[in-house]
Amino acid sequence: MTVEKHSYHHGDLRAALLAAGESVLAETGMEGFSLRRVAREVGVSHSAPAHHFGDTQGLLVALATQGFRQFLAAMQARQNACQTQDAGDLLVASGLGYLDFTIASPALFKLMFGSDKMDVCDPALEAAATAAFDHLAQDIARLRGVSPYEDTAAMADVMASWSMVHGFASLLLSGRMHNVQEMDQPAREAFFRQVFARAID
Amino acid sequence: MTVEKHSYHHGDLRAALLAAGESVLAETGMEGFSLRRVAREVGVSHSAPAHHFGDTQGLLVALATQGFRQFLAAMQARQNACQTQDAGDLLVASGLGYLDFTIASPALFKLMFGSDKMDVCDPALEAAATAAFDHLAQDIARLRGVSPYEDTAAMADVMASWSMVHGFASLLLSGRMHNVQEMDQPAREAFFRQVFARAID
DNA sequence: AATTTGTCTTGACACTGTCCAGTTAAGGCA
DNA sequence: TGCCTTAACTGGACAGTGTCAAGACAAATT
Repeated sequence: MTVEKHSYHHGDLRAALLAAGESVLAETGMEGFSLRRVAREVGVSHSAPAHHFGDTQGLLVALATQGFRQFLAAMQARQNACQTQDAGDLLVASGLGYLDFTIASPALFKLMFGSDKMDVCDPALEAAATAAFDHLAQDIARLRGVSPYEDTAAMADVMASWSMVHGFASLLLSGRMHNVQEMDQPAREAFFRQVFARAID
Repeated sequence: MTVEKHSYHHGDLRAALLAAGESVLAETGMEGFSLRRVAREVGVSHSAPAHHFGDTQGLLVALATQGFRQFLAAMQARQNACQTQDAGDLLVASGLGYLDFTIASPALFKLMFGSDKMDVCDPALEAAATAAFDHLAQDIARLRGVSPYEDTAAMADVMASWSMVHGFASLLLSGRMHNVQEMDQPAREAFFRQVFARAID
């Protein structure tokens, strides 16, 4: 895993730190995350990351930004796997993609939405998050035939479906939805469809 | 604020630590929270808390437990302020109480639902969380005329309304619902009603 | 070939959580 | 009353953390 040959200059340290950061986050959660640890993982001095990300928050913001892109990709992947072009089905597919990402990368999800140490105003982060939001807004636009940005009722639909998936996913992660946690993947998916349907009709 | 007279034995250190912990959490969020700081706030040695709470997680779990009780109280308070006895109105009142608590104690809310460093299996925490959940289940039981524990459709209603409020509240805190954040309290409340209504009908 | 620039290292500081051995006071028991 | 067991709290130590400053190194530029 770790490379043995060390030239003084790493070559692509920034990318390596991002990758290591993501894997540390995935393996140990925010609990075991530290700048020094990520540096160690890459085989580099403890304050090398500072040059690329400033401080811990800088690295976390970069990870969250990456996360939002994966997040969007997960929703698109589910839609691409969709047979029909029915607007309702496509929206549900987005919801399932939302859930996929949450379950696959719980720590990243918490970082993106739950963390205190997150500069919400970072432009790159903002852009990635907005792109994900816009995807959902488009789903609603297709369903309602109006842009949510021009129709308040459609915007309420966006907020409703977003809140619904997000709440479902968050509660699942928080460990407070015991009955759903016990389900296997297909059962959970069916139950989610049943719940999510309430958000839009 | 801080008491100057120190007898060796504090008297009610446990309660004092809980109070200080809550205020630190409210003022600085999870960011500025530390066992030593809470101890300092109370004017006590840095390792005094250990005797009452074991470790940091112990104090946090106790705070979250307290939080769930306040959380339930917030929902009940909104219901008590309710004029009608209409089941639908009472459910909405619970939702508004949910939001009240979230906005009043954002850090505590994040701790209760979002934190990694939380022993989800702690019996007292479990009990307090379940009590809050049961409150919502009762709202649905009143609305549907069936106990959600005996009717899967009603249980789906519970999950739907819970997910909806929770998602709405979480997204609001995460700073990613710009348009809603800009609203003043009555406008936000009206918009929430509009969104929340979709969860149940 | 010399110098500038960006990359990385090393060492330091203040802070954290947790452990451990000690000190102090309170409450039961004679 | 006096003793003594036990709970409450202290103080110091240790490893680990984030951040800062000064320096070492190599690549790019001139």
